[in-house]
Amino acid sequence: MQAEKVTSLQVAERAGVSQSAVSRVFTPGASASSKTAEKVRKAAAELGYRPNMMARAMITGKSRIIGLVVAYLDNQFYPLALERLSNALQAKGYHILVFTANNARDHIEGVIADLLDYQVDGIITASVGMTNDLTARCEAAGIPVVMFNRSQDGASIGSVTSANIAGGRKVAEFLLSCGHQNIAHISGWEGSSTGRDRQKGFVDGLADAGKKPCSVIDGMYDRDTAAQATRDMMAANNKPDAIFVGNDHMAFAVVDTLRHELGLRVPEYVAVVGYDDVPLAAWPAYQLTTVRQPLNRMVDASIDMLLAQITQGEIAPSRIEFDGPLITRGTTREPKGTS
Amino acid sequence: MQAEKVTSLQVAERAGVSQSAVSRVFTPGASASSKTAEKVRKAAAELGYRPNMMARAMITGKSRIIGLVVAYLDNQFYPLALERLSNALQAKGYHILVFTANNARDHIEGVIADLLDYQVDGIITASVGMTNDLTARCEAAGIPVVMFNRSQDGASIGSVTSANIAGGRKVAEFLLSCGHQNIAHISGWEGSSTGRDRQKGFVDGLADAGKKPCSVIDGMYDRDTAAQATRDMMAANNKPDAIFVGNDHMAFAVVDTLRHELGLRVPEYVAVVGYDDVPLAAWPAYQLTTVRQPLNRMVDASIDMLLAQITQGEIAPSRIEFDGPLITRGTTREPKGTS
DNA sequence: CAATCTTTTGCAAACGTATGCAAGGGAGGA
DNA sequence: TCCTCCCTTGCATACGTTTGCAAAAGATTG
Repeated sequence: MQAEKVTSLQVAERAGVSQSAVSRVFTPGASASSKTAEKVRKAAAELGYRPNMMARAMITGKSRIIGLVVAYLDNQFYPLALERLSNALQAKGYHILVFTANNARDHIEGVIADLLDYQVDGIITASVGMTNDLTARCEAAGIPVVMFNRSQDGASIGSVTSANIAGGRKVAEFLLSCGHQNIAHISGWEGSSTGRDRQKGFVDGLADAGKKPCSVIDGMYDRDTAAQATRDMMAANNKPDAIFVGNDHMAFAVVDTLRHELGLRVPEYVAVVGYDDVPLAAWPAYQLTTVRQPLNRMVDASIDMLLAQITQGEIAPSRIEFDGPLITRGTTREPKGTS
Repeated sequence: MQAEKVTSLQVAERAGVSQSAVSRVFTPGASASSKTAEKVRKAAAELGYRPNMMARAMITGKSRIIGLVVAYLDNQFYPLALERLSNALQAKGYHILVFTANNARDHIEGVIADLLDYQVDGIITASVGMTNDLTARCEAAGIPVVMFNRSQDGASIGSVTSANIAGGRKVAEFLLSCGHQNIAHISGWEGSSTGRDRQKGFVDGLADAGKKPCSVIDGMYDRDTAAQATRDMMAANNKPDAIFVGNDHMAFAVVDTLRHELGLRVPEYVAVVGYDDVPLAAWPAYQLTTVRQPLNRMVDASIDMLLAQITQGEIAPSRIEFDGPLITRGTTREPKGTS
């Protein structure tokens, strides 16, 4: 608790130069002779000086902080995204300030307000919807926003997702090729673009074959809700022989419920397909067939887009989609042709 | 990109008061008459003013930012801790700045340096070891540190853990009571206090019954390492009939390997016990017997300790341990007496 | 060596807020 | 009515940096 702050002024005195000189030595683009640079670095090292980011942020207007708004971290996809985002940003000299938003609409409102206070250079939202009102506020404040794994219909806001419609369609085609007749869907939250798109692609895919899902229930991205949906579906008259689930997190609950609660064999009695391909999907206990979201590429694209807007003031936020392959594993049967 | 910053000065002009008045209205403890407060709030609302945290941080020296250093997020325990920490801190007006540290020693060094630049009010380290040198640097900078789920031997540094030694002992006693004869241990990383303590309690517990673990391998908190350890153990001459694994994350890999790769029944042929009780442990696919770490209480205690140090300058960082119960589930047999 | 150009350096003014100090104002008591 | 006390308010300064500007110092050329 003793040696409180050491300022650039103290370093300057010790090095026998002006405070500006010290500043310039620690500012990448500034001009300073190697002679003074050395003197300054020496003095700084002796005093243990490090530039104060807050003061720097205030004057430059750039905090090198990215606000990350995230709702739930129990879906393994998001912690991994967070980790990757943080690593990549850290490598570029940025850091992540976390804002947890428990998904109530007005709560998000408050979170964004908080966010603006911190002078963040940019915002990444993960697993959370933005109202057009909010994006407008951020735009007014001049803060770039990128939505990760969500997109927004009419908004002029950057977003990075996988090709969810195409993905949903892939699942439909695959399940049909396996010979399934009654295919149900436990969707991602229908309030989310991701949930809607996957559902749309899936329904379209079935429609192309002249079929319709035998049942569609909103699983709300929640284990319990998905489990209950599973029970309801299997208690109905026309039970599905395959279920496409809106993400892996729910799919695990579906598989668990089928196998351990209802005593039904997967995939023999019911096939299950998820979405995301989180690591857990590949673990032997599940071996979940699922559509892979290319996490690394999504993360890189998000960062590139955000940083482009920040550094080059580029005001052309685009909507990027990455195609993801269907990974077939043990929760589905072999396609008909293959034997 | 238009309406850039709106400052307290502009609000002051519009409200017809001084800039100080505006500041005082937005500063909780300051004195302002309800009359001016109202005028100011009105003007602020019209202009969309919000106090600039950076400027505030610079003058007060308090950023209301807590640095969180975290290594890996693939063990479900840490994302959950992060979520809880963020929620609780957010409720108290603090926020979390994330620093990912890929556990190389010198890398941590750099991370802490980064951390100090940001004038964080406090630091929480999760799943990462601190050298005494580092804690000294933080102390010199006057920044309180709390280690979450780790402790440090000789250091005068706050830490919050579960009672790992007692927990390890509980596991030993329980497995003995089930009648196991050859008990092995795949430990948490032996470079971590948590790993060492659990191992120590476990070995002590066995020793009290005059026994020794039939094998001990460091699992490094890593799935692959733990899986390989499992293979090695089951290929050895005296195979274990029970394995205590240093955390749940590895225990899942152990169970997977036993069941799906080696085709051995759990718990009939080998029993498995984990540590943490992450949500996944309770899922039907695993039903893992494990020692619960009381996450919520650990989080609350960490925050209380850190905030006490921050606000009251309390320089008595303590070492808090919470007892955690053994949760018996399906990866272990019934104790002998119970039938 | 003088003249020109380039680089380095110090000065001082910001950035947006909090806060000590002294002055102003209203309420209450005698 | 006057004095005292306390609550408000404005002024001015400080926080630790960056950066435009102009002067100084090197570097380059003929």
